[in-house]
Amino acid sequence: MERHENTEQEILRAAEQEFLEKGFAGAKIMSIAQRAGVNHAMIHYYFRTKENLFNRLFEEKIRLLTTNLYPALANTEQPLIERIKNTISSHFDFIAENHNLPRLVVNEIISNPKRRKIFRQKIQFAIKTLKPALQTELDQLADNRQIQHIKAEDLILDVVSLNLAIFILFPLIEGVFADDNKTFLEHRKEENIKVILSRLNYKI
Amino acid sequence: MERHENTEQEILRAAEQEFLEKGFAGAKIMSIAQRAGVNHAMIHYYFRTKENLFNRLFEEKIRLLTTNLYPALANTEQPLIERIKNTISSHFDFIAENHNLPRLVVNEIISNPKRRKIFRQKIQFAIKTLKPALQTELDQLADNRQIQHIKAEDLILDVVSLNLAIFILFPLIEGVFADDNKTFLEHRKEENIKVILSRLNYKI
DNA sequence: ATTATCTATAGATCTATAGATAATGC
DNA sequence: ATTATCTATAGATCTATAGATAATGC
Repeated sequence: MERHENTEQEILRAAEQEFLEKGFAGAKIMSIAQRAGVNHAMIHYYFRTKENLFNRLFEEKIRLLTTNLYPALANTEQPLIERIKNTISSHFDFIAENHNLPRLVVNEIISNPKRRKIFRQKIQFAIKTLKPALQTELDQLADNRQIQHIKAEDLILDVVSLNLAIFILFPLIEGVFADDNKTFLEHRKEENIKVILSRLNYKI
Repeated sequence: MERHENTEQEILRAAEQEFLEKGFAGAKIMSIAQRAGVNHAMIHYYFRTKENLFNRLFEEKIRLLTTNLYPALANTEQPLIERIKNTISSHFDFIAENHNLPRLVVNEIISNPKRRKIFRQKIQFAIKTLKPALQTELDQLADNRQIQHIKAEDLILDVVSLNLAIFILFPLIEGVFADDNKTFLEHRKEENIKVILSRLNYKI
């Protein structure tokens, strides 16, 4: 009988890998057990069901996703343009560190109406917290002819779209546009910032 | 014994729906048979295996995806900016009509190395056909100070990212930003065009 | 005679649990 | 005594096929 210091943590770590790679349906209890180096019965002992284990991890990840956009934007000591730059950059870096997460979230939310409902409420809340102050600032700059007028939600969607898509596309285009992946992604991060600043019509 | 005029076509139609909704692993032979209104043994009779059936449909879809970007761009009678506008618009409309396709392609290509290799070759070929002429035109306009300098591959990725992401995000944000989905998507299409033209620094 | 459809079932794969066994803490 | 681990197995779900049966075309 093999004894681990922390079987529960090992299972969580292994399950996170497995679910991110293969999604809920594709992930197998046996495979998670193997990755964790424990008997598969242990997974049921600690988490009862596959769904329990998944939800535990999924909710934590959703929390990260929905709270990640504001911090860089909220630091009102810098001018808005600087904060937008930083937000794009840190959002890009966050997705880079969790490059399988967007695909997992989209897939599982589509195939599970309960998860979809919860997620949409969180998004709705995040937008409601973010939008009014941002829109006020954007309108102010637009009135001063410093930027072009834009709706806050369009700006948010433009940023999220550009940052998200490159990582969703990455497995399909890896090696097509550049030999070195790291250089390629760094370049794309700069390009995304450039695109957004151009949209705002801000002259660098 | 129920007799259909075209069992094979019914199966293909039903399988396309099922695979697009649930992916390869999530799709079930029994469920496809039910949608098609045929006995499940018929699916094996006509296509032998689930994988055969899937590949048949998948390859056709990939062909559509990789050939969809150029036609609007190739019509050299119009000025480049007009053609770029039209390309963004028709690319957007194509994804709108096949809104589940990008997710399916990404998922299946990630989980299947053989498909990944084939797909990457097709992308590589499509880019090679598209890029040189486009880059020449872009450089020309940039030299005339009509647009800002940009690499052809960055322009392509910007367009594809913006158009793709909104449909991948759609199930997550449906109803969050607007009540009417059709109006919302029309608005986003215009926004995407505006973003790209701003990036090119083209004054409308 | 050939082609299409149906029934029944084999066999693989997975999740989950019962019950036995070993380790740990008091 | 309680907690953790393992073995064995039930039971559900799926793909695939063999073999019987019905319809169609010559």
